[in-house]
Amino acid sequence: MPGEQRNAPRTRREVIEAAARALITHGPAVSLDAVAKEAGVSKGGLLHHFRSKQALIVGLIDEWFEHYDATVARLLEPEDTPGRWTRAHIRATFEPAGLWSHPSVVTALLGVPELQQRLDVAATRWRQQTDSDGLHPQRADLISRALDGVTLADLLWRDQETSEERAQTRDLLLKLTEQTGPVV
Amino acid sequence: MPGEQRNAPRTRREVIEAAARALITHGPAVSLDAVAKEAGVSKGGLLHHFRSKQALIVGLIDEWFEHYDATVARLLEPEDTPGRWTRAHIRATFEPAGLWSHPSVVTALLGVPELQQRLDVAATRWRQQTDSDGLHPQRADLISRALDGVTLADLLWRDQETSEERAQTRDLLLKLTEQTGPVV
DNA sequence: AGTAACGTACCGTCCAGACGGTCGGTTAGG
DNA sequence: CCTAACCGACCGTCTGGACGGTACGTTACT
Repeated sequence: MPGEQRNAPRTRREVIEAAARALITHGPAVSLDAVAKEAGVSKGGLLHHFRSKQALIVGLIDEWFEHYDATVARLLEPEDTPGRWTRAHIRATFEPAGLWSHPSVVTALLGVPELQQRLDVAATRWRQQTDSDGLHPQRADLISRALDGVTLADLLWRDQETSEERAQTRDLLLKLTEQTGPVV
Repeated sequence: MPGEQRNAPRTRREVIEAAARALITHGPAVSLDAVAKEAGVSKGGLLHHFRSKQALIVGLIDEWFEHYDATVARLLEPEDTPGRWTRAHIRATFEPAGLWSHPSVVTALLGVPELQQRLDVAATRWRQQTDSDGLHPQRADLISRALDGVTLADLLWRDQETSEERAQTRDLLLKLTEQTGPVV
């Protein structure tokens, strides 16, 4: 069975996903033991791929950013109209949340210093995408903040909101990208 | 010296503030020892006021909500005009951040299960305040999300934003409360 | 008023257990 | 046969919190 054979990148990915699952079930302070068990690998094997617990969490962070950027790219409209980057970010934010956007996972990520640097890099990239997007800066800023708020609400008030309310918020934000002047 | 004498509520408050300071300096996983030292109390004394580490964090959470609500009340306009509750929340969100809104502190709070319940209660209260505030629901929702986003940005991108940009965002949100129809 | 009795605030020590990480060994692949 | 993937036992450290004790404040009774 070829899938069972040794395969470093595959094992790496499986460990990362197992870490996310273990974080959700065991809380933000999971032991490496629990993660290893969840991944079907020994603790030594886990530490072969990630030299420390921090390294493992950083792996999770990188995976998360990769996934988000891929989602934005996938949702980008082909025609080059004003606000297309912003709209892609809006759609990406409202995509069904994966394993990553769970409170326990986020808590674990927050505990690691490297997060700040990755966030800065990502923020700069995202800002570049939306800055030359043809929207009024004030408008772009309002939408960005609202998107951050949606993300936070997903974390803090899960399932407090119906899918209709969600869709309404998304449509409002999308509509806001169809005008280019100042909001007020 | 009367201030030095035994005084349970005073000690309790001092321990809570010390916990916040210790969280900031020692990170989200401070030991009770460190908190006790910071508060100028023995570990045994600390555990007399808070029966467990969780109980201490819950104390922090309650203090935080109390403080926020007091701030909103302080910033409430006397005249009963449409959008006054929303404006108070906007001003409260943009108040200079205290000890509480530090990443390490928030990370610690996120780790405790009781947070969810307190958040639900607070969210309901805040929703009641803004629901009968005379603004169009869509408008109120947009502003709420943007405020959440500002809070998140404070945590993740501290000092990435100039005070002018901050003020502009605040003024935009305040202006949005001065119309009562739908946004688009 | 004096004091005994009692409850509460606070102290300092101790320990069981958990956890991160190391290391020598073993197996598979090229 | 050599390197990389992987195992599993082991160790040193740290921490939460239990516990037995002390000192202070307050009430009750004389």
